[in-house]
Amino acid sequence: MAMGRPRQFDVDKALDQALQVFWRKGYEGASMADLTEAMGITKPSLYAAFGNKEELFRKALDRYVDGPGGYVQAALAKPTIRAVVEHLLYEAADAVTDPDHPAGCLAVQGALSCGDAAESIKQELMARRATGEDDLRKRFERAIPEGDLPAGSDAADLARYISAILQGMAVQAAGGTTREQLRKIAEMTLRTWPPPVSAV
Amino acid sequence: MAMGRPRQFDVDKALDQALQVFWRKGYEGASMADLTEAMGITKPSLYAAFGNKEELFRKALDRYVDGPGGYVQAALAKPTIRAVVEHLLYEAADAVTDPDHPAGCLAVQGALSCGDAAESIKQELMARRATGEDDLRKRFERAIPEGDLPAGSDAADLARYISAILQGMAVQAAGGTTREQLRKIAEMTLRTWPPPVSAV
DNA sequence: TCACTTATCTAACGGTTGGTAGGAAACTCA
DNA sequence: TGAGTTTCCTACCAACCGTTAGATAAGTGA
Repeated sequence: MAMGRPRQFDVDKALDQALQVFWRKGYEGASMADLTEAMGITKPSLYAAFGNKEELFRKALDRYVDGPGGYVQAALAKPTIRAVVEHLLYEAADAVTDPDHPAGCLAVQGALSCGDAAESIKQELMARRATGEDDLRKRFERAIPEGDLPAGSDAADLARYISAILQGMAVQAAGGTTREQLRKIAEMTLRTWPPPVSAV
Repeated sequence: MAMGRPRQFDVDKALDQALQVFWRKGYEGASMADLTEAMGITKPSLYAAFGNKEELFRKALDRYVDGPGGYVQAALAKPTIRAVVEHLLYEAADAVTDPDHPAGCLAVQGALSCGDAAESIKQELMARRATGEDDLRKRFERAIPEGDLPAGSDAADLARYISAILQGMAVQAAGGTTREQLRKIAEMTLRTWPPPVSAV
């Protein structure tokens, strides 16, 4: 097997560099010149290995979800709802302020609003955020009959509430808010979790 | 006075159109062609009237803060902290889902992350968000000796908490969350407001 | 060694970006 | 009417955008 000239760079390492650039500059703001420079390869090599800019972003996004964004899936596997929400909030506070990565969350700041050319990437990120929220909703839904959330809780509302706080923390981090400050937001959220079921 | 050929377009109306485009596509994603088309003027007219793209954005941003974003300052003037927070949350839910405007908040999605050319715009938006948060902090600070917030409350923490939720709602709106759904987030936040002072 | 395959590079592609020169048009004032 | 002032539009600029053609280099299998 393995015919032809062997690749002279590590695809995964290059992808990690691309991820860093997309994370910091967003899909639109990251130029091919930025990307190739960070990845240490030339443009034809990039196109041969990754397709085009859009495919490269999607691959970097997959890597993000499995790597720095992996805490979301990990949190969902916790045994109790309190543990799920606790991990979600605290791990998010850490993840969006990790000094080894750009501040914030790729799924939020990758293409929150953009020109026509990036529209499909924006849609992809919207879909990913929606999926994460839906996973959380399902986890909450399962907890209600188990008695792990108050009877009468609306799983979808609670999932949106937590998602909004996580996304707000990401925006805060992009604005320079520190890890300690974000942890206090997590703490305040947990101090009143779950919000009491509406009397209506 | 008023010498020379009179301007054939309404500067404020043109600025409103520019605002719409920036709001929907972000600073980077909005091209001069997008802008001139929406504003109904040619490029030289735009440059003569507004300077350049960056100045145009700043003027559109001012108009945003005084117009669709005016609810923030209005909320701060409410007599009690509960009224301040109530108005902030509910007016935000309405503002970021106003059918007459793009979904979301210009101060969040105008340039959350971007390329080098837009860096100063990103900084400007960060500063604006920080200022809004600081205004809220001051309002909270004033309320503590008045007994309108529990003794021992940390005004800065509370301001960050509310700001994060508002920004999270903006991201949610950009993702298609409806007004009714956002109002439930506001409701849940208020049901547990203010979060009890930490026992630490 | 020679054919085949794949990766590498330089150099360029057409299109779009933000921004302008230069002249015609439309107004005020004398 | 004519000088002065400002806006208008057409056409253009250099620089950059994402993308690729085409030649060369480096490996495998026979």
